[in-house]
Amino acid sequence: MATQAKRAAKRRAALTRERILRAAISLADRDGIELLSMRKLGQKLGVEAMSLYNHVRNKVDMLDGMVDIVFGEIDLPASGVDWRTAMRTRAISARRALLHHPWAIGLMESRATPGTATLRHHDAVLGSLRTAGFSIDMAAHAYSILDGYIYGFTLTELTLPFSNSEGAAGVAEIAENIAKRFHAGEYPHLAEMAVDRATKPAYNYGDEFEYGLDLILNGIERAQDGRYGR
Amino acid sequence: MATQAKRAAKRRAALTRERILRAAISLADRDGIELLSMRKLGQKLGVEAMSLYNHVRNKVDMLDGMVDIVFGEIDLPASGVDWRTAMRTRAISARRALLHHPWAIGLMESRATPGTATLRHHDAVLGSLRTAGFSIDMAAHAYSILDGYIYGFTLTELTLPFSNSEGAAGVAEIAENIAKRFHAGEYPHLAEMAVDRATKPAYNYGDEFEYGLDLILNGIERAQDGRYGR
DNA sequence: ACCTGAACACCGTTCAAGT
DNA sequence: ACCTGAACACCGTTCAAGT
Repeated sequence: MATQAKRAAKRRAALTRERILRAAISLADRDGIELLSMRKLGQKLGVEAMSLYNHVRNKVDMLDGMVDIVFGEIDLPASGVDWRTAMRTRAISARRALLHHPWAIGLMESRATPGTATLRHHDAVLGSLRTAGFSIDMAAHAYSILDGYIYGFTLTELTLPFSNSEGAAGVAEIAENIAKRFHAGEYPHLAEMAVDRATKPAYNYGDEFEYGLDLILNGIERAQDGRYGR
Repeated sequence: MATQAKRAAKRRAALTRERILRAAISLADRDGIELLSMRKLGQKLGVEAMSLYNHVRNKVDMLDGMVDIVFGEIDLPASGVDWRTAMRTRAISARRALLHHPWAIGLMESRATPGTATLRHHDAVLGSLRTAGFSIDMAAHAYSILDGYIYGFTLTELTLPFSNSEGAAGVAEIAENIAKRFHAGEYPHLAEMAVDRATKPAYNYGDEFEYGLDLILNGIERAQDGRYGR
């Protein structure tokens, strides 16, 4: 037992699936998912790449695990609160998690083998809607619309030129470059939008998110109240 | 000129940027974007991988070009038609293009250097809304919501277990597998949803798309009419 | 049980050399 | 002007060998 402890101390820290996933996430957060390699990850953990395969089936399995951790970071819809508040809070929490882990956006809904946090999350969302009296069909509708919006909006937010949080100077610069490319009004409406954004330095894309979110929640509420249609 | 023609005939067909992009798209459609390599693409075109670099700056530039072609396949909003019809038609056309080119979804909004078809498309959408009397802010809201929904919904549609168009048997099988994983009601609402989907063999996710789309269009229309809020 | 070195079958891209 | 062969610096993963 003494020699065993000594040997354990010699290694920096025991390699575990959990430790590997955490390190992989922080590497992906910093450098992007396309720069995450098993070799670089091993290096960061002070170990050969091949050691990782003792704790992780392969890279896909590792990505599954990473995504499940991100799902775990999204607040579950609180029970005992009306569905609209629950959905609104969850949506904002999901967007925050995705902004922290941009590499995850395209991966969240594309896992062949979802983890336990993922399943728990989906179950809780459906549960919140069903408990509030939504039919199965209506719960499916609402979930589709909300998640579609959350993932799509955040993806766009992270990548669209005049939406990044690069500060006013950055936005203005980008808008100027875009404007230059529009030789003599070839894209007049894009140019107009770019100029408008450039002149509003404090433009906050988060407000845009909540505007759309509330619009969608209003629509769902109206449909749920049987006032669907116009 | 005779020898030149002979030499040209010897090669299968002149390598052009256009031909490269078309071949790359069909390869990505068939095998997925992660299996698209410059070497395989060269092979398909009967040429060494390195020849591609005479017509394409690098792989990122090639992806830019591929995405621009997909944008070109989306119907522009017709002019002379009310904005709601124009947006609805465009959304359905965009979804169809994305279903044909699933690899494109995560790439459409993330190009640092958008191509001409991309710019033309964005300009036409904004133009349709502005012409209909939308303020710049409201046009930005509407575009954010719609595109967020289109990309997010289609991403989910392509990857969620109980949404694929694998036929009834496939859906039932998947639902059964999911149900098995829920040891004794650990995820009751997910199980309920899976069973419900399995018993509706003709479940069509496209209907779900249009339901959400109309809900969003209703919301935008109401906001535009100054009847926003509840 | 866990870690490793060598190996295999791949990548994207550069560059000098060919025609 | 366009294509190529060889090379460089990488990948994920397997496997036998070590402890």
